[in-house]
Amino acid sequence: MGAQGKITLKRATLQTIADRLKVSRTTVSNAYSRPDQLNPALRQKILEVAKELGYAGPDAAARSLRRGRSGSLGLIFTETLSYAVTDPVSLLFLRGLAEATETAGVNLLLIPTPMDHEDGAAAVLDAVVDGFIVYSVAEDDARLQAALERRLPTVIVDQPRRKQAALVEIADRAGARAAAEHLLALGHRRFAVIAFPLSEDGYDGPAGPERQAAATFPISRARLEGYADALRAAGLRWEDVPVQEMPLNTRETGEDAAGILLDRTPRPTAILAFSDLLAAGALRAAATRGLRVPEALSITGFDNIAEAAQTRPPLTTVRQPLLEKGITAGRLILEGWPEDDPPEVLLPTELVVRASTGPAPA
Amino acid sequence: MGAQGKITLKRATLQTIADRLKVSRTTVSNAYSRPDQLNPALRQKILEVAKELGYAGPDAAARSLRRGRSGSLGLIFTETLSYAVTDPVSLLFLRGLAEATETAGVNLLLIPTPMDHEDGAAAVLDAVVDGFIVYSVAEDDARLQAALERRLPTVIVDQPRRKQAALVEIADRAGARAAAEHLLALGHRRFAVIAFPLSEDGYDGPAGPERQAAATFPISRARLEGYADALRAAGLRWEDVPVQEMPLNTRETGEDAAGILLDRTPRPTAILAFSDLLAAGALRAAATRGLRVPEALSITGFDNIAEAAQTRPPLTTVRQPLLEKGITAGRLILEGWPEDDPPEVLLPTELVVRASTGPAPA
DNA sequence: CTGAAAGCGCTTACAG
DNA sequence: CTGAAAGCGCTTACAG
Repeated sequence: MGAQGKITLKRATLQTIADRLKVSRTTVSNAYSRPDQLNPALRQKILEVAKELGYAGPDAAARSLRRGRSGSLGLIFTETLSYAVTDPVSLLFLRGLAEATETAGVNLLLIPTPMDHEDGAAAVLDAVVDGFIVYSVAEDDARLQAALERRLPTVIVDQPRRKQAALVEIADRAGARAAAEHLLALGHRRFAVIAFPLSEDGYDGPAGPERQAAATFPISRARLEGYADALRAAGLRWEDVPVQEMPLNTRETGEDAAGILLDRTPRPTAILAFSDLLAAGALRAAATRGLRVPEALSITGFDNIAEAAQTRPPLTTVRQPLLEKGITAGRLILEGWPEDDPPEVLLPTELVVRASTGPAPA
Repeated sequence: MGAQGKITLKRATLQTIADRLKVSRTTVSNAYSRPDQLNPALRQKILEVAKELGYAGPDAAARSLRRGRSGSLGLIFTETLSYAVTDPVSLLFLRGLAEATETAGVNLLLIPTPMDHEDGAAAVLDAVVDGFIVYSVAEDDARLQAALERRLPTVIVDQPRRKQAALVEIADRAGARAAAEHLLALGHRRFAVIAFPLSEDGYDGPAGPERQAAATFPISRARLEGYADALRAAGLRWEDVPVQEMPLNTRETGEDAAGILLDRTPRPTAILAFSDLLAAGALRAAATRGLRVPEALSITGFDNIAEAAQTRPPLTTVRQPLLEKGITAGRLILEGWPEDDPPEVLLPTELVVRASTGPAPA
C-alpha cells in the first residue's frame, strides 16, 4: 500500500525494490533466483513489495547476458515455417526434436525463413540461443552461414557437412540405390526421376547432367548418385534418365511431374520419387492416364511416412527414421561434445516393398 | 594475420576489436549495426580484424538487453509440443501464426510444456521475448500466470479470458448449439457427448453436473452449455445426458469414448463430439458394433478439418476458422494495442451438414 | 543470512 | 565520419 504513484515514470527493477526496502540488490535477486539464500519472512516481504510496485520479475535478457546462457535452442528450417508445418516429413522430425528439448525444459526458437530467399541472417544474429539446429539447407544457405559465424554449438541435420558442426544424416545414397536395384531386379530399363530442388535458386523443370553436377543440396545429389550407381552397374546410361526437379514436396507437384514424365516417348516403366508425397502424386497421374500400377508402371517413394501404407496401391518406399532423427539431433546438442570434435551420426535407411512396384511390362 | 594466439583466453568482444584497431567501441558497433555510419574502408578493416580474432558478432543477449526488445514472440501451448505437432487443429493454428510472424521477420519461441504438469513457469520467466501467445490453456495454468506477471503484451487464444490480455476466440457456444439443434430437428432425443478435458487435472471418465460446473477450461464449458441450451430449449433434461471426458484429441480416444457411450442402455441415437478426430473415432466404434451411420446413429464433429470430408460417411461438423485464428493472433500482437485496452476478436463458427447425421431411428 | 563490488556485452543519444 | 560517456538489468563469487 502507500506510494502507488498514478504515473509510473520508470519500470521497476531489482534496484527499485532494494531501495524501497533498504536491502541490497543481491538480496532481492536472491528472493527470486535463490530462495534458500534468505530469510523466508524477508523474501515474503520482498515479493509483496515487488507486486505492489508492479515489478515484472528479473528481466530475461539481462539474466541471459549475465548467466551466459539462455535456455533456448534455435531451429533453422529449409522452407518457411508455415510450409514446414504442413509437411509430414519435417513435422515428424520436429516432433522428435521437441520430445528431446521438452524433456530437458529447453525452449525451441523457430527462426523464420524469409519468403523471398533474401537476407534471413538478421534473425539468426539476433536469436538469443545457446545453439542451433539446422535442418536440411543448401550448401550456400545464408542462415547456416550466419549460425556458424556465431560459433555456438550447431547440429546440422541431413545436410550440408561442415567440420565445425555436428551432423545427423541418413544413408541417402544407399537407400536410393536400393530402390533402383529393386526395380532393376524386376526387369525395368526405362526410368524417370522426380526430384526435390537441387539448388536454392527457385528453379524447377528438367535437370540435366550439368545442373545435377552443380547441385547445392547434398542430399539431392546423394540420392541421384544412388540411383545412378545402380543403373550404371546394370549397364544403363544415367545421362538418358529424365530427372524432373520440383519446387515443393507435395502431392500436387508429384502429380505434375509424373504427368510430364509419363507423356514422354518412350514412356518410362518405373518412376523413382524423392518422397512418398511425390510418389502419391505420381500415382494419381498414372490413374488419370489409365495406367495401372504396378502392371503398366512401377513407382517408388522415399521416407515411409504413415500415408505410404494407405495409398492405392500402397507404396514401395525407402524407410528413414524421421522421429529418431529429431530425437538424435536434440540429444546431441543437449549433451554437447568435446571442442573440435563434433559427432556425426549416420542413421540407416531400409527398402520397404509394397504393391506399387512389379515386373516391368513386356 | 599476425597475432593469432594459439590459446584464446577470452572470447573477443567489440572492445577487443576496438583496442586492436585503436578506434572506439561505438565505431565497431556501427560496423555491424549501422553500416552507413562509417567509412566503408574502415568498416572493411574492422570486419577483417573481427574475423581474424574469431569475433562471433554482437552478442544477442546484450543486444536484446540494450535495445529493450528481442524480436521474438513466445508461444505457450496447452499440450506438450510433441503432441501439438501431431494434432491437425493446433497445427493449422500454428501455421496461421507462423505465416504472420514470419512475414514480419519475427522469431517464434516454443515454450515447453512439462510432461508432468508441474512448474513450467521457469521456462516462461527465462524466455527472452517481446510478448506471448497463449493457446487454449486452463483458467489456472501456471504458465499463463507467469506470462501475465511478466507484463508483456499477451494474446490469449480460445481461452481463458483475462482483462490484461488480448483475446482471439470463436463462437464455441453458438457452434455447439447449432450442432445440437440440427440433431433435434432430425428428431433425436437420446444424446451423448464426447468431450475434451474439463480441467487440467488429468482426469478422464464420465463427467457429471458437478464436474461440469467446476470446469477450468472455459471452452469445454462453453460447448457443453451450447449443447445444453439446445436440449433444454427442446424440453430435454441435460442432466441425463452422459458426457464422456477424454484426455486427448485423437481418433483412438474417440473410439474408446464412443464404445463406452454406445454400450449404455438405452443407447444414444446421437453423439456430439468436441472434435472431428473424436467423431472419426466414434465412427469406427459404430462400425465395430455394426451400427450404421446415420441410419442407426448420428454423429457430429467440431472443427471441420480437411479429414472431416474424407471419413465414411463424411462428417457433419462445426466449422471454425483455424488458420485465420492463427493469423489473427499474430496480427494482433504484431500491431499492438493501446495500453489498458486489449482487443478481443470473435471469429464465427458455422454448421456444415454432411452425411454422418440423419433422422432419428424410429 | 546479507551486502558491496565487479562485470556480462552492447547501443544510443550527443558532441565534435 | 568518429568517439567518450552513460546505462540497459541482472548474477555471482566473495567477505562479513
